[in-house]
Amino acid sequence: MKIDPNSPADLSAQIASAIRDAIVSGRLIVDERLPSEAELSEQFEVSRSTVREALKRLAAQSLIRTQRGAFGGAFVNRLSYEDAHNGHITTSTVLLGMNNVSFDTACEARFALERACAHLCAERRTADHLATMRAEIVRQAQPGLSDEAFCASDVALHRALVDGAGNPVLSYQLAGAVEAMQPLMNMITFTARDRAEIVRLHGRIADAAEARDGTAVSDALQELEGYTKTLAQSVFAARAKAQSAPAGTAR
Amino acid sequence: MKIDPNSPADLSAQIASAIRDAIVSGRLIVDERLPSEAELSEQFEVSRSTVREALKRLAAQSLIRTQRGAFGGAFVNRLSYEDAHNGHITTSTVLLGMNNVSFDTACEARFALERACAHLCAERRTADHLATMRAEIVRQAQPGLSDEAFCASDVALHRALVDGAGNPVLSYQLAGAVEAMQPLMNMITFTARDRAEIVRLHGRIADAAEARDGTAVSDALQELEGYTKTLAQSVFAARAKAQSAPAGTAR
DNA sequence: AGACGTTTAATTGTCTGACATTCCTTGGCA
DNA sequence: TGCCAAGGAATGTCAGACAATTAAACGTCT
Repeated sequence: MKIDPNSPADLSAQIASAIRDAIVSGRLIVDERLPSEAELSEQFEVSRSTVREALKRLAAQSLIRTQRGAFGGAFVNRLSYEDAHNGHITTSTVLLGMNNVSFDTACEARFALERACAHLCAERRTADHLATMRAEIVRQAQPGLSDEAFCASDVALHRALVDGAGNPVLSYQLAGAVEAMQPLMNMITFTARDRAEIVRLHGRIADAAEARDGTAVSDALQELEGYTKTLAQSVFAARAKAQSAPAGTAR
Repeated sequence: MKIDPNSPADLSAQIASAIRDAIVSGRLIVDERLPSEAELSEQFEVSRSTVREALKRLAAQSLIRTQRGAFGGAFVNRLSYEDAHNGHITTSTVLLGMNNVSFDTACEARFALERACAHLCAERRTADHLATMRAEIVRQAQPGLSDEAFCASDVALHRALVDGAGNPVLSYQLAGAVEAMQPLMNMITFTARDRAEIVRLHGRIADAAEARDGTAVSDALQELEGYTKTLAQSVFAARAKAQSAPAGTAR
């Protein structure tokens, strides 16, 4: 592993890149201990601070973990589904927030992905998954629920649907998409009438999952997508109208 | 933004976390300049090195970029689809490589996700997307192609299919899944007979996309998934047999 | 006045050396 | 044997210095 001191790129970035390649390609295996910071600084012929900055970059990606004390050091980290999942949510959230992604585009992507596991979920869901979905539906029908709590429950329900497919790789990919949509959903105020319709469609999803009818799950999701889009449209339209109305009508 | 010097967590991790929260929640907006390292070290009451380690963590996630010189500093970075995409591929690749994910599980997830954009692609694909797919199919039929090049072309074709859905959020999510599968696919040696069958199925996908028949695209993907799985199974079985055979037969 | 080079100041990148903190190992002692 | 203290190795943090870079401000010449 070599670096180029004359490259315009930061030395710490180059070092991080070199070590990252070694991890991704499998030359460094899980739980293997990297050389100590002092040894690395000798190998790369840089100071210890530079090595440390490189290691922090890798730690930020959960590729290594560090341990203090004797026989401590930096170890190649086994990337857990949970870590990958959390990173994915952060990235997706920032991506949606920063790139003026329209509600429709995000919504379309989210439901397209979710339908991808409709059939698998219908086939493999356990009683547990179904119970979770039913419980969230009951919660969503309670009148006093705040919009945030309603959205959180919505996420939990869809999460159960995704997990029901019994494929952790799929769960990792999808849960990121579903949860990253939450900030956008939180921007919508749900009237009692809206909630009743959503709960009804959630009920259809649960019924279809119970009956192990994948196509019905998919169809219900499709309808939910349509309803969510029109709902968002009307909320945004109403908000735009309030904006242009005389001052004093705004809160 | 405050940190706790008595927490067991590293100060640099706490600082990175605080700034990350500010970015994700929108309190820091795109292209906004963070205080200089010297100012941050005053605000948080830590040394400049500690601040730098925190900033490197954020840079590793493409959340900030730094610029040297007068009026330089750290700026909130607009996360591009490309950056997000590359990070996603790295994470997915490591995740699959480190967690003993079976070929079947990864394959199932990949095709389930890809089918999610079958209908959208059929509806929206441009002549360009179709041309890319056809070109890759021609390439795949060439006899001299190495296994690596064959797999790369495979990725390019599926990438075109995904992009054909015309939803950048979907592309970001899916391309990660498709490309992360490549190392697993690369482990398979494709015989001429296998390739012919794959090329045939790719042709069916392209035909269906050309006819704007989403269901046909989905069906062809389903068949491709089945074939890929049985192919992998036979390759792995043959390899296991070679393993247990007397030494000398292995390369 | 305008074009063009020079200086200057601000900022990140790197290095050095020191000390604090953590934690496993080792060895002594009851 | 069991417990406790010392040692040592590693990361975490700090302070201060210098190098490299860059854009703005300034001067000078035409």
